[in-house]
Amino acid sequence: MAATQPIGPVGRGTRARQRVMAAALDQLAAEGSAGFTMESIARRAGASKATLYRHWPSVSALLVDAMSTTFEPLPPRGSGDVRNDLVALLTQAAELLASDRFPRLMAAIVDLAERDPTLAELHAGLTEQQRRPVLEVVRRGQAQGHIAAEADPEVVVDLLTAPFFYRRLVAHRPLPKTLPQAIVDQVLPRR
Amino acid sequence: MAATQPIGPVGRGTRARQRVMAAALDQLAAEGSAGFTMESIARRAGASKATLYRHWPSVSALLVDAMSTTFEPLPPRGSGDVRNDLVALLTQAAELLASDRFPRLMAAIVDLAERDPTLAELHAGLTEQQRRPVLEVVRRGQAQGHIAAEADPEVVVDLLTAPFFYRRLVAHRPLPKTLPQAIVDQVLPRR
DNA sequence: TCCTAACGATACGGTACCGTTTCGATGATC
DNA sequence: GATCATCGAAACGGTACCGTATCGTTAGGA
Repeated sequence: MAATQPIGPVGRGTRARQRVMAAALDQLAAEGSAGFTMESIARRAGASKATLYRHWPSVSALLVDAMSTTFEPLPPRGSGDVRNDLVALLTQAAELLASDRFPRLMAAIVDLAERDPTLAELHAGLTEQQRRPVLEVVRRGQAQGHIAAEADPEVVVDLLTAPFFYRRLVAHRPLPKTLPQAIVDQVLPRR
Repeated sequence: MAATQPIGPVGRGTRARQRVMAAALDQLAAEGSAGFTMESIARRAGASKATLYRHWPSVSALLVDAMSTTFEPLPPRGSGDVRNDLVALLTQAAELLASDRFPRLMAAIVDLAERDPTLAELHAGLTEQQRRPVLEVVRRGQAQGHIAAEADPEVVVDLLTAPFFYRRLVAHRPLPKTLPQAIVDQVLPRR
C-alpha cells in the first residue's frame, strides 16, 4: 500500500481531506469497527465534525474513499526466476501482515464488508489488485512448466496467498520467516 | 458446530443462559461487532439486561462463554481413502462458509479478536479443533506416501483450508462446488 | 492586499447504550 | 401448596455519538 500523490492543486481543503482519510484508517485499525464513528475520526484528525459531513455523507462513504485513495497495487516485480519471484511476493505479503496496523485494518474491513455491499465490492477489487502480480508469476510458471498447465491459476494463487491471511487473522498462529519458501516448495512440484 | 447438551439439571436459569448465549451469536452475526451490545443482545433474547449482568460482567465474557459452549469439534470422519476424506472435510468447511450466518459470525469474531486477547486465544483454540481432523488425514496421507514426508503437515493443512476462508471473507469470490476437489488435486501430487 | 471559500470550535436536541436498582411475576424444589 | 431463587420489565443518571447550525478564523487565489 502507498499514498497516492494528489493530481490537482493541493489546497487547504485537499490537505484536510487527506488528513481525515488517514485518520479514518488509523482509527479503524486502532479501535476496530465498533469505534469507527464520525466523532472519533474527527477527534483523531484534529478536524471539525462539520468538515467531515461537508465531504462525506456517512462513515461508510468516508471509508470507501479513504481505502480507494490510499491503497494502490504493488509495483510489478522483476521477472527473474519464478520461485524466487513468488517467494519475494509472499514475503512482502507476510511483512504486511506482520505489521501492527495492517492486519487490524484488514480485520475491521472484513467485518464491515459483510454488511456493506459497496465496501465489499471495493475490498474485492483491491484484493484482486494485490493478487494480480502473483497471478502473473503463476501464469509464467505454468508456461515454463513449473506448475501443471491444467491447474486453475486462480486456485494456485489462493494456495499461495491465503495461508498468510488465515494464519494471522483466523488461526492466530505465527508467520515464520521460512513460511513463504515452505509454501512455494509445497505448491510447486519439487525441483 | 453443534450445541452441547447440558450436563446438569436444566433449570430456569440454565435455559435463560442458553437463550442469551444463542441470541448473542445471532446478534453478532446479524449486526457485526459494531452492534454487539448488552442492550441489543438482551432485546434479541427477550431477556432483562439485569439477567445478562447477573451472569456475565461484559459482552466479551458473554461472547467467550457463548463460543466455547456452542462450538465443538467436528466428529472424526471415516478413515477411507485419503483424497476422499480430505474432499469430504473441505466440502464440510465450504458448506459452513457458504451459509448466511457462519461467515458473518467469523468476520465479526476476527475483528473483535484483534483487540481482545482472551477472545483471540479462544478463537485460536477453536480453530485448532477444526483443523485437527484435517491434520490427522494429512498425517495419514504422509504415512501412505500421498504427501511428501518432509512437508510440514501444518503448512499442508493451511494450504487445504485457508483458501475457503480467504475467498469468502477477503476476496469476496464464489466457492464453487468443485473447489474442494480442485484444491486436493493441487496439493496432493497427481494420482 | 483584499476577498472569499473552507476551515476549527462549539453548542444544540435527539437517540442509544451503559451499569445499577427496584419490583412484581414465575417456576422449580421441598 | 408454601418457599425461594431467578426471572422480566422498567426506570434511573451518566456518557457517547448523531447530524445540524452558528460563528470567528485563516489560508490562498484574484
